[in-house]
Amino acid sequence: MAENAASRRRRTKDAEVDDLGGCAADDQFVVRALCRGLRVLALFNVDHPEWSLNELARTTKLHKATTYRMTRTMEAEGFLVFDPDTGNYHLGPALIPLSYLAQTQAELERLAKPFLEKLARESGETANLAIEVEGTFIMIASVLTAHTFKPSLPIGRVLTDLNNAHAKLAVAMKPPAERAQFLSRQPVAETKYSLVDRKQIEAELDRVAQEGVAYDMEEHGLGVCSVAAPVFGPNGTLIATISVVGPKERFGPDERKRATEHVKRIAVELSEYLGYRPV
Amino acid sequence: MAENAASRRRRTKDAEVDDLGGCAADDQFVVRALCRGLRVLALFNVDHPEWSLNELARTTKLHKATTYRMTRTMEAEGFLVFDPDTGNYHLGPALIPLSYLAQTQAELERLAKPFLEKLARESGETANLAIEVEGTFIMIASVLTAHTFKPSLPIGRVLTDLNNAHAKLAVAMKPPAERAQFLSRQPVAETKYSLVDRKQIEAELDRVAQEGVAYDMEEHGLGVCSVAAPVFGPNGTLIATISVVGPKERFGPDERKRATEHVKRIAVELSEYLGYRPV
DNA sequence: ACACCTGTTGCACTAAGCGATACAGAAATG
DNA sequence: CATTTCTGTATCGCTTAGTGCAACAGGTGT
Repeated sequence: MAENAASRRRRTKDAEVDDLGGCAADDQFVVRALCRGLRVLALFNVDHPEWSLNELARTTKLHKATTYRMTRTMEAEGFLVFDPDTGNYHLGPALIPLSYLAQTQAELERLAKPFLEKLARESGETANLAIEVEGTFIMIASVLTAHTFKPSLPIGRVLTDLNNAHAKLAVAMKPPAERAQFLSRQPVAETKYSLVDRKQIEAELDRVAQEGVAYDMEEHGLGVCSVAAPVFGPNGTLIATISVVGPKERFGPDERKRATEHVKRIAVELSEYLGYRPV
Repeated sequence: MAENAASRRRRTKDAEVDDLGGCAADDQFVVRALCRGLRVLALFNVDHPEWSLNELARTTKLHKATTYRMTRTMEAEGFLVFDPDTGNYHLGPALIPLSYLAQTQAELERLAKPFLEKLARESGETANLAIEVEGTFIMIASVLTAHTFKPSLPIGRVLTDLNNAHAKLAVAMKPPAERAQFLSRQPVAETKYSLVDRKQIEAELDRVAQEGVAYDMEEHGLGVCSVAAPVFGPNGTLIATISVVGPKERFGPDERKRATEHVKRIAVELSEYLGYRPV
């Protein structure tokens, strides 16, 4: 099944809008009309959920008549809905099923995979991705490397305490009320390095929130260290955390600094790939 | 702003796929290429999250070469991603921002509004829509009618107990564990008709779950009755509940039966509009 | 009354998208 | 191991289908 398709270009991110009618993104194998229509559609987001015809035409630099046909087509297909009261277009029902799929764990994992691979490759350590679901943190993807010392955290592993970089990071970024809720749980001392003092933990979370990076220095398991950075969604909410895990032997000050830079950079790249636009 | 656009067709649901290449859904103002592309895109959903080129071509009855160009275009625009390992296409990152928007309260409200209006018109009573958020039920849309007796439940009103049709319905459809969690809350007797006996409540919920309709016979407020029916999303999960509210004078056996039929029918229509496909 | 917004059409030109056909590599067939 | 049959990819004329222009219609504001 892989066939010669395996030789397919795995696009990085070149894609920069070329103003004039041309849509020849990278191949000549693009159908212009579809391309233009999709560009119109892609303008809709939480920050700008409704558009008038002229707005669309103006910002896409397409002819008004052309844009009109696009919107009518998308309307006919249920991708857009025209609101006669306001004269604006909104997303239509056809996008609901797609949105349910897009927000699936599996889809996030798929989209994130290449970035995890890159992270693992560049850092030389295991890369992980975790999401929060109802107050717990679940490892949903992991990419190992050549010198993986041990399988660290298995996929599907549920993290309920704060002895790991993923949970620390996510909890640190929450509003005070929710953070307090987490802190009300009894801390578990998994290793002798685990933080148990409430004050100490709070200080650590403050540091994490400020720096935007969380560390796990053998707090979850002896000899195991990690760094985690946040992945944001289109509306700026935290949708996942990614980390690099390694043995303490390869987590000295210098290596730790390098790992931190790697994780942070990839987290930003992934966030942007997923539609996050920093303010 | 409303202008002549106000005279725009408010489509009902005619849209039936016309097999042959033609995409002339209802106007001549459709761009065929875009239309076809969207139809390809719309095939992706939770039940069938990945498609191969030939699958797409086959089920859309488009030429393989055409489909190829479509997928390549959508890939270039980030709407699809080709996985070289499996040889299948998946949804791409461009859909993430859209999906975040599509799952907004505001968008649901927009899409549901016409249905609520229809429900209010046909039943002659006030129509409401509520969603659940973290264990409570919030009224997010309401359409009044000529003989609205009083403003019933205001928009934004939070319902925490089971003395209303929305909460009853939603709780009744939950798995036993979650239902039990709700039942552990102390019941509040808002009126003399409120159910307070645990056994009685359970029996009522069982009935609701079986019939797929919940009633509120003056349990929340004296003289106020209502019927609620469930709205399902693409993956079959409950995403909202809609209801009809009226004074007890207009809620005799016959009227109640008619109202029930109205609510149920509109609930089904809205569910299907939102992508729910009944098994 | 005007100018200036909207969204909506009709029409003629031509490039853009189409389908047939062919090809390469992988996998399943025997 | 040859055969068949999948898969995705590429080429190339034909003609249709999509485009841009320019005009139109109804609303708003001044």
